[in-house]
Amino acid sequence: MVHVDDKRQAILDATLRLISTNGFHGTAMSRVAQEAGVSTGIIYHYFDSKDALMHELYKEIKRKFGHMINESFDRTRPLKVQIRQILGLMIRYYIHRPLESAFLEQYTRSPYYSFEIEVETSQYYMPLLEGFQRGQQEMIIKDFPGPVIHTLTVDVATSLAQKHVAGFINLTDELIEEIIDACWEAIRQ
Amino acid sequence: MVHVDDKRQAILDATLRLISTNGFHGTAMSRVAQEAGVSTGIIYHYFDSKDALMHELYKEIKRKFGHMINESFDRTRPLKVQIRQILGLMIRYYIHRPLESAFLEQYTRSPYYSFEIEVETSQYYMPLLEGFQRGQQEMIIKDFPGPVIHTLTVDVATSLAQKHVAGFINLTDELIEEIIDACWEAIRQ
Amino acid sequence: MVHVDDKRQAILDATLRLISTNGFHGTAMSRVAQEAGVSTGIIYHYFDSKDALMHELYKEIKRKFGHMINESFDRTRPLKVQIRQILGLMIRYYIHRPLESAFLEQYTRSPYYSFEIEVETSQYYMPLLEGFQRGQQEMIIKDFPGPVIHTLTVDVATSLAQKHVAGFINLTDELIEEIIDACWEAIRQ
Amino acid sequence: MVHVDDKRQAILDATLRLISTNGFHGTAMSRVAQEAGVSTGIIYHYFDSKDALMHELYKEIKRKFGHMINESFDRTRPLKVQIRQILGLMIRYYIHRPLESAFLEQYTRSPYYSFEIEVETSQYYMPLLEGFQRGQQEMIIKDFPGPVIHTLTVDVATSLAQKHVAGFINLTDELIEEIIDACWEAIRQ
DNA sequence: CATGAATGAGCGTTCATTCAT
DNA sequence: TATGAATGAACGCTCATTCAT
Repeated sequence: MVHVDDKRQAILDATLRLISTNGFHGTAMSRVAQEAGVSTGIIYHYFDSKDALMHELYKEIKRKFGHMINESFDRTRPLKVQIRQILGLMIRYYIHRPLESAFLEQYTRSPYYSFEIEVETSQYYMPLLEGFQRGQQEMIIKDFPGPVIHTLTVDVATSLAQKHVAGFINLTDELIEEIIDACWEAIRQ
Repeated sequence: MVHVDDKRQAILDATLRLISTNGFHGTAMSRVAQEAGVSTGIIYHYFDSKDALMHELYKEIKRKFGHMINESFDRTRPLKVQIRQILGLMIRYYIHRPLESAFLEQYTRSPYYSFEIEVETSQYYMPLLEGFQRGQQEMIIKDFPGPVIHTLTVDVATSLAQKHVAGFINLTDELIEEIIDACWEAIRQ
Repeated sequence: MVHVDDKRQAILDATLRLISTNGFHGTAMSRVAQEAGVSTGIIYHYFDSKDALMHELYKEIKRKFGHMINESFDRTRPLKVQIRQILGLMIRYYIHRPLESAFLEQYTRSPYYSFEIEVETSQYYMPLLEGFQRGQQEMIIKDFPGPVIHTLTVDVATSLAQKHVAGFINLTDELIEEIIDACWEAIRQ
Repeated sequence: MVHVDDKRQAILDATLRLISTNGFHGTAMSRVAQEAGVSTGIIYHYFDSKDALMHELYKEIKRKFGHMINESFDRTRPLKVQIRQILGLMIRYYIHRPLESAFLEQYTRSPYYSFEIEVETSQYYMPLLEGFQRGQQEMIIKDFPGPVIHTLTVDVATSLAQKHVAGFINLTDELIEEIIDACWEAIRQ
């Protein structure tokens, strides 16, 4: 069983590595197999199709991200501090995970992405969403629809992480702090 | 000559329509030809390859966007007003051009996108970049690297336009004004 | 031993069910295993290959058919009556066994089928063949080569059974009797 | 245009040759292309899919057969003579076209075959069907449903042609005449 | 300039068969 | 005996690109 999960994980890892560099179209299943050190056929034992593999990978990344957020919450601090903390965690999380970041950027802008998949994965980072909602109830942050808040925070974080990785910018700790400030200013009331 | 440009433009238009719906991978050159009402072969008279066609389309969209920005600048107004104006123009521009918006989202997140292409196209919206730079010199907006400013403004605009088009949000005039405020708060000093 | 034969039989039964519906190509070994409630691997304990499985199934069906014929012979009746009896038995046998009938139709028309396999299986319905031969010796039926007689009787029976099963015709008892007459007229001297 | 049809025909011819020897499953599209002296891709320019290619081939064969029947009818002769003529024409036609015969045997017994395709192709040999119908109206041949008549004549003819080609029997002119007699006895009233 | 038939490498996927357990 | 994960060759099919016309 351990071995089984190992192989499944190896496929997901290989996919992540290849997609982030070559994109969906540029990543053949045979290359995934090669990179994962398995045969082509076995991928279809763990995943129904290439599409399903992509969906699973997306969910996996979202799940891990949500888990990190969930673990890092310091619920004893004031909400404002919490939200600023989250912003920082997000940006740093994705900066340190350039592959995940590149994948998300592509996936969420591709025809793969759908409302259904988003609803399904949103459970993974409920605490984050709830944090924003409580912020809105307490009139600390603006009364924007969820997707707008998402764009001004999560999307900004992944985008910047990508640009950092691609060498467009160099996100120093200092700069990150300033970006957190900027995001906070954008959404705070 | 006019006829030639017509055909070239028809190909670009057809590509835009198809890509925004089906993505790069989902858009065959033969489909582009069909949609444009031309033969497959002639596409290769106007464009070197599928990749080149994509690059040209990207440049075309950027050029038009830059032209619009350039035209809309009211240089007699204070810089702060100008910048807020630009933010509004951008968001509205992309909301009214869902196809272009969808294309940009995909293109700039794909392996097609490169530093070189960005440098090449940046000339088209120099006034926009110069506006930001002057804002930074006059210490009106934050001293962020260009790509960070870009993320907090242009990328936010295209992303929101996409979500609006996809039905995730409904960008009313009122909400757009509030988003302009938010972006301004993010970058202002 | 009983258990072993059970499993072997379960595999043959599952194969028959699947082939008659989906054809050779449409029937994967893994589906056979699933349908039979066994593992994929064990099939290769009982049968050398997919081809061998098909051959065995063919032989099995022929053997059972031959056994039925053998049992049903009323050797006290005149030969003419016997032969007409056989014709009726055959047609009714296959009508009531649409799966076997469908399999035979496909198998005997496919590249699987060979002279060798026919020689090997002909032993199973020797009484039938001998009945025809005696009929020829007694100049009751025509002096056709075996395969011609076979076509005019057995093949006609399986074909009609198939068409009945597929809904092309409705073989009532009355119609069956008339078809027996027809076949008899074809081969009788 | 001539060249186009040449290529289409070359593909159909190659398919016929390969299918009759190797069966549907044993005939890869790449082999068809090779045998026809064309590239793999071009097959899909003329036919939608492998299935479509098979259907077209079936229709082609039926059309030619129907054409031959149509040409050979001597409508001045008595119906009985006509029908016996037809039986002979059929058997001889298929004996001299072992490839077509082998293909038909496989096709009509495979999952490809459907009621719809039969209805569609039956137009090609209407004179044959009408001949049988008139025979029934004039009470010359038995009042069997169409498919039964078909089994006792057309199917018998293709089956025997196949057995002749496969070497199971040797259909001499004399034997063919006797088989025509047999078929006639089967269906005559 | 323009066509669209033609190419063939490469894709996603399947499946008969094997073998470590 | 029995399992089912694993293999990898082979399949049907697509499509960017070329080129004779």
